[in-house]
Amino acid sequence: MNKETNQITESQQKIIDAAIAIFSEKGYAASSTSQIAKKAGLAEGTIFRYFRTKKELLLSIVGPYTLKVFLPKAISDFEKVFMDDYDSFEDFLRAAFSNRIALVKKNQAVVKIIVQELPFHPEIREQIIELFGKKILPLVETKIVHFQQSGEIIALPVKTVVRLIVTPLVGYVISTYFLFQNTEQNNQEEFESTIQFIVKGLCP
Amino acid sequence: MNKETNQITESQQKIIDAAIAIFSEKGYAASSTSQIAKKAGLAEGTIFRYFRTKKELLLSIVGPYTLKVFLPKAISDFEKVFMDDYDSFEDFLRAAFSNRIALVKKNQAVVKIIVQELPFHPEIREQIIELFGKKILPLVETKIVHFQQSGEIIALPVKTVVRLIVTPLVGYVISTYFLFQNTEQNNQEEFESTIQFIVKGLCP
Amino acid sequence: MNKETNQITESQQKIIDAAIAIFSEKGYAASSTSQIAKKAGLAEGTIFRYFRTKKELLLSIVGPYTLKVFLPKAISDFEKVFMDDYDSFEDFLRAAFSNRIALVKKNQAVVKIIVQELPFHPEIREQIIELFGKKILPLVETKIVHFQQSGEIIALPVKTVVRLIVTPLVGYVISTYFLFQNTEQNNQEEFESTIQFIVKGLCP
Amino acid sequence: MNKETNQITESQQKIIDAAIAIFSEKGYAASSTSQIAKKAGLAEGTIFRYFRTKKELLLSIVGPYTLKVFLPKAISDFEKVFMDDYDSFEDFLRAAFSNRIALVKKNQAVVKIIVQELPFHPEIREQIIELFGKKILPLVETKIVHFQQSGEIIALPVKTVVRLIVTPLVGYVISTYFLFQNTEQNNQEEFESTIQFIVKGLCP
DNA sequence: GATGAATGAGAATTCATTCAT
DNA sequence: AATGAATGAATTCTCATTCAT
Repeated sequence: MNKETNQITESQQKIIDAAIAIFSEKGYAASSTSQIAKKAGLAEGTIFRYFRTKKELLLSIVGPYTLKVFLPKAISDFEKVFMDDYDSFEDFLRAAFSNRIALVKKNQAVVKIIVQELPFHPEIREQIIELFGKKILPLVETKIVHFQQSGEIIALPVKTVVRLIVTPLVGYVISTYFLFQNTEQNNQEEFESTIQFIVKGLCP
Repeated sequence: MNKETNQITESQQKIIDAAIAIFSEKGYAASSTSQIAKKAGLAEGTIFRYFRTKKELLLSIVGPYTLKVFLPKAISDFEKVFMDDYDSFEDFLRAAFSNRIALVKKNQAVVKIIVQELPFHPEIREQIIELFGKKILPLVETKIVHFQQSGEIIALPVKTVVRLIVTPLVGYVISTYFLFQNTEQNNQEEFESTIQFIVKGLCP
Repeated sequence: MNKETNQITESQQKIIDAAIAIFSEKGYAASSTSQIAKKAGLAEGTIFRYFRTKKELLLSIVGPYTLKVFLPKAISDFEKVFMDDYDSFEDFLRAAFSNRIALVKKNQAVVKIIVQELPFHPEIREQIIELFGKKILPLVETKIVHFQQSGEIIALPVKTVVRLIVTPLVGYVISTYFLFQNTEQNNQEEFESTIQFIVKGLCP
Repeated sequence: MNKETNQITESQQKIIDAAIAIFSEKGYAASSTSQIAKKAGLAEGTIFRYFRTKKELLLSIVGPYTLKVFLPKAISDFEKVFMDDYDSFEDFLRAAFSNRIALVKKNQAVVKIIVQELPFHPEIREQIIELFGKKILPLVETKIVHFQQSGEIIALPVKTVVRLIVTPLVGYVISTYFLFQNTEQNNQEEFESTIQFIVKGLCP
């Protein structure tokens, strides 16, 4: 950190970028700090000036940095979506997820690291629970209850509804951005089909 | 392998069981062969009598062994489902997935290893593509086309339909068996909701 | 440790010998495990099969091993001295210290390590306090009180007497065995002078 | 050094003070220059503006600096003692050591460093031999010979007498200032006992 | 004068793998 | 078949030292 600006040094950024690339390619445990240093174009010792341990480097990627510095705009965008009054559940879905997906696309590598390391690092789990469980989930649940009361969607337990909404979209993202390389138009069609599928699946 | 019988030795089985437990807990790269030997109650060197390298041990779990020794019954069960003529798409879905889920449940650890190591080992990817892409997917696709022609489900691209069917079910399995510990009854209800959701989402 | 015999392996002994030589020459902190391995004629990794950390290697030299395996005979010899009834304080002193000194001489290197590392390792301090404070000192004090009551030595606080006895002898050992290389005869004369000095210094 | 005045800069003094504190606490080899810089409230690099290497910093503490800047008054005090004509050996001893001990007490940390590093650094040994062997020892020996000729103390080899005088006093200092925390009165009594012990031990 | 980022050699430690028994 | 001692390359991390600012 630069003392004056409390911002990230150029070197620090290089290290983080290199670490993201390598962690996401090989997995945290199979990545070595020497590979990261090489990719960052710095000496290995330099990494440890900024991150006391390899683990701290991992947590700086999936932890405070990502979730508080890189995500807040994302979150505020998301909150805006929830403030607006949408005419229909379908419109809401489209609005809520189209920018979410762009976000994931832009940060594929970080998302991949988070998903991959989640099972092995309680610290990451806590970060994610903190973020999703306490910040995003309540917003989503409120909205769902609203649509259930207006009779637009079926009266299942909220958690179930959330799951039924989220999983097809996650499946869409994985198949589109991680597994196959499709044309943009193709993706658009797939996205539409997925939205339609959810809406029909949840209508009363 | 025992040369005479071409079967698995007791020691070999101990090693594989220990490896499954440890790989699934810590991930392949973060597991050490000495931990495995310890858990198996064998000497460090013994592992290497049966598996030339640590990687070969991994591949024996997610590769031939699992997919040819442990899965064949599973596959034949599955094939039976596809032979039968079900009255409705809904009945088919229920039949096809209820035993699939039992399978996953019984082999949580192996499934976890496969999912976790998939991105890092081309060999595993090939195994899975071989199995799913060439054995299971064609079966599923045939059946889907059948239901599309009978007008029971919507006329989207087959791959899309497969995705829309599979992802909610995968989401169900993950949330039920990996994330939360629910009562059996609860699980049953969730499973039903998921089936209903898919059927409604795909009806024309 | 050899499981059967609970004894020290040949390799383990080589490591300990090499470590004693190098620790005593350069001091613990300035010694590297690679130097020790080299001197022991073993691979560096081998050290860590027997001693989980460098510190554990140090403690195995100055700790249980030395003080329970190597010293007990020494201690029992010492205790014998205290059981015997000596005619005079002077005879007692001579008997008590002549074999003590032989012991130090034989284990110069280990003694050097203990003295040098004492200030930096609480664990070593505890070992020494345990040994001297609880086993040897009480014996010595009893004997001193005995000679004070018989009027043979002056009635100072026991701790003070112990100090006045021990320090000239320690000084003798240091100057004789660590600082200067003298002839054996010379040493014998110096030892005699030291004993006489203590006896006269403590007579009433 | 300040070129003009050939005196020690404020920063330099801070570094030396910090180094004394840390070297004496952890030992030279186990101390890091960054800890010293931190304790001195200076940047890591600043140390190396004044001392080309870590070793040079050590030698500046136990070498010229201490022995020429901090000790000269001490030495001249000491020399004064030797100029004076004391009535008895006992008075001489008391006079010679009472201020010596005050000196050690005031510079516990430096003394501790010297004693601890003596075995590992020939340079320090040379400094000490230079100082004691060539400056102090001759003075002491002359005085001892004087008291031997006057028949006040026993006719042992001078080196032996020096050892018999010095070791109880060193033992007194160690036990009093390094091992145990006693009351000032207690210390005074112990000092007296030690002097008496030496005088009696050396009387013909 | 002072800084502190950067370095790279070297430290302790781990671990898959080999091999004599 | 099984062992487990031994290996040495690789890994994470430390630290004295340099140098541009």
